[in-house]
Amino acid sequence: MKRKITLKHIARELDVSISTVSKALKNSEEIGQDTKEKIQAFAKLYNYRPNNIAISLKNKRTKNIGVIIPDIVHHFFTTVFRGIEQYANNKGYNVIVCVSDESFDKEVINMEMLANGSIDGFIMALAGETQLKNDFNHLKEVTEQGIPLVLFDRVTEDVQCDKVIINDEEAAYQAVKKLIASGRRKIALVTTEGYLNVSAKRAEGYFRALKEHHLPIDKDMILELPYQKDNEKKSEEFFRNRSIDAVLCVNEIFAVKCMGIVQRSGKRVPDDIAFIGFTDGILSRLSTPTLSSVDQHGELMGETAARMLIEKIERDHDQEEEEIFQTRIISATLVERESTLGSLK
Amino acid sequence: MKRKITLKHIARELDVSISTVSKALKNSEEIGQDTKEKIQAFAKLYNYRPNNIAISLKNKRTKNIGVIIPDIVHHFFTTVFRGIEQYANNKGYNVIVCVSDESFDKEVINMEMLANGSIDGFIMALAGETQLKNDFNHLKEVTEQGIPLVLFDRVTEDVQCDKVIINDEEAAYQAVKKLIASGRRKIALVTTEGYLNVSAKRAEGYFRALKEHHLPIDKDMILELPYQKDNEKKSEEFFRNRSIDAVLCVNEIFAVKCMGIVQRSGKRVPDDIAFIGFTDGILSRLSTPTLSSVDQHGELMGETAARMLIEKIERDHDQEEEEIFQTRIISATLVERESTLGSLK
DNA sequence: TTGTATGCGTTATCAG
DNA sequence: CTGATAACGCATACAA
Repeated sequence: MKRKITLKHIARELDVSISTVSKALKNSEEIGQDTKEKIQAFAKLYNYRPNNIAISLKNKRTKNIGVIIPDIVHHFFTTVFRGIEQYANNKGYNVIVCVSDESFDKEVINMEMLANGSIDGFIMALAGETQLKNDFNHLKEVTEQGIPLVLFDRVTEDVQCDKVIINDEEAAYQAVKKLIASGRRKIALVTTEGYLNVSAKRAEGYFRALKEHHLPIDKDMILELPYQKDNEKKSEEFFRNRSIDAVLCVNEIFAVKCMGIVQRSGKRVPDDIAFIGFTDGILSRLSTPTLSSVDQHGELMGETAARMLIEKIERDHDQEEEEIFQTRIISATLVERESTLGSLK
Repeated sequence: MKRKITLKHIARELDVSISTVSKALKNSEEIGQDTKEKIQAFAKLYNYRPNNIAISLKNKRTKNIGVIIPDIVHHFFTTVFRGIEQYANNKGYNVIVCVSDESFDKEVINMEMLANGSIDGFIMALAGETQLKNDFNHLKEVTEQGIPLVLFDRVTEDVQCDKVIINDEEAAYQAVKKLIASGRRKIALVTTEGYLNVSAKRAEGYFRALKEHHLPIDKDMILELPYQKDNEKKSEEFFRNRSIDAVLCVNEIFAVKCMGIVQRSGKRVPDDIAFIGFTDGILSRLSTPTLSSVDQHGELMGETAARMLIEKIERDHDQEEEEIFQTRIISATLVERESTLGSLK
């Protein structure tokens, strides 16, 4: 077992000082040609690599960024993560991921753990519980310490930092308009229980489109589903007892589940009912029929967040100018597939 | 902006030495009660937290583990990652993820980056390219340096280390037996192009079941699909020109795609053709019909890998006993759903 | 009971 | 051209 070699080993072996070795390996002009060559050759032979931890301690920069997301199995977050990871890696940063599991406590613990020197900045989407509690002190503490923070998707106005979101309201509005244009009039909304934040904005877009076309807004046409658990019965009951010709769902899972229920009850998609979901993932592409879906461009979102964060990290050290926080809005786009094909009647 | 406070700050402020502060905060018996209280109160007031980096440098342990996977958007890897993250976090470890993107070069670069002190051990699944190249020097270097390594799912016999895999051959065998027991005789296999390793083992199980029941093994009944790209035409052609009454697919994406193709061509699942896939993910649960699928227990796999790794990390430092490497085999289980309901004829 | 010195691996400054 | 020294933040063996 050949342990990692350090500057000290090289110095001792070659009978020079540590600082000479350090400089020689950086190809410093100060060092004589022959000494440099000798040292570089030795270093290469023993495959010397500087120790990241020591460099971090010295530079007070870790080249790590911390990502805290509510759930890694969720396709949207996975996609965002991919965007982050790719961009960050290109820039020489590594990514430490923590999953909050929608729990406030875990989010706090994870943040504190990472904030003590492990990372140069955070990218995160708030846990559901955090949004409910409306307690953002852990975020504020971090920013007050001067650690850059970028929020994406699940954001809050209570914290001053960079943000990346999509135009949820507008995207939902456009989706519903599309449904109306194809002759649908009885349009239901399937959303999350106690729908917050993102879901709420999508609901607003839904309402706006209905209003604009003088269609009635009926709370009875809104189905609220628990976030992670199954609730087939509630959904079945909903569709059984209502006359519905189109549905907007706040995610693709709800959409695909509801399409299944509706089809099993003998109705046809899109002939009898059209469906549009959010999150254009693998489910949308592979369901039968394929699902029209709002693409949230997760990868772009992640890349954008990473770019904003790294800019801030690398600027931070230069000058202490007035902090400017930006909110980037990414335009969602509707991907039309079979579930909205053709007009009604 | 209140910067992070250090032992030195506290020492200066309270006019004591750094080591006194250090000991006081560890509640050492050496320090006088009153000094301890004074120091602890001050530390709490200013929310002192030890710097992770400094501790890492001192202890030569980072409490980070590195995970390198080919793809984070793939459901199976995501699930494994979740198992790793949960277990590691419980044990006080953070997880740094790098995505190799199936590329040999990226895998090497990522490993080298992390191996220079950033992590205490690796968990990884080999990139497709790495398996093709059969070049594992980067893995060997790491293990030679004494960095613990656990491989999962995509493993190789060329590297001496801990491994976690599932009984792919047996699972495929059982799946095909089940198909045969329900009266199916013309059973196709859909696998990855140049099917390696995992896919190869599943193919072996498929062959074994056929042989055991004296069914013909026909290369023409095997469809090879590119890993990530679409190839609808090839699949359509395959199913159009063959008489098939059951299909085993090496992943759920292939299965769902093929079910779609078959259904669009007018055949019925499972009445005319039964389907079984691997990777029991969201697609299997939400496709129409729902897909019978081999559950690889990704989360358990991740947890197991993390447990093995952390055990090794924490033992490593004790004694220099003879290294023992284990291979844990996780039993896959077939989850039966609509796509295999009932017998043929 | 408290403080000093040393080291973890590296870099930067300054002296020789 | 080369080397000694200090510093990053912390822990600890050893003095006082």
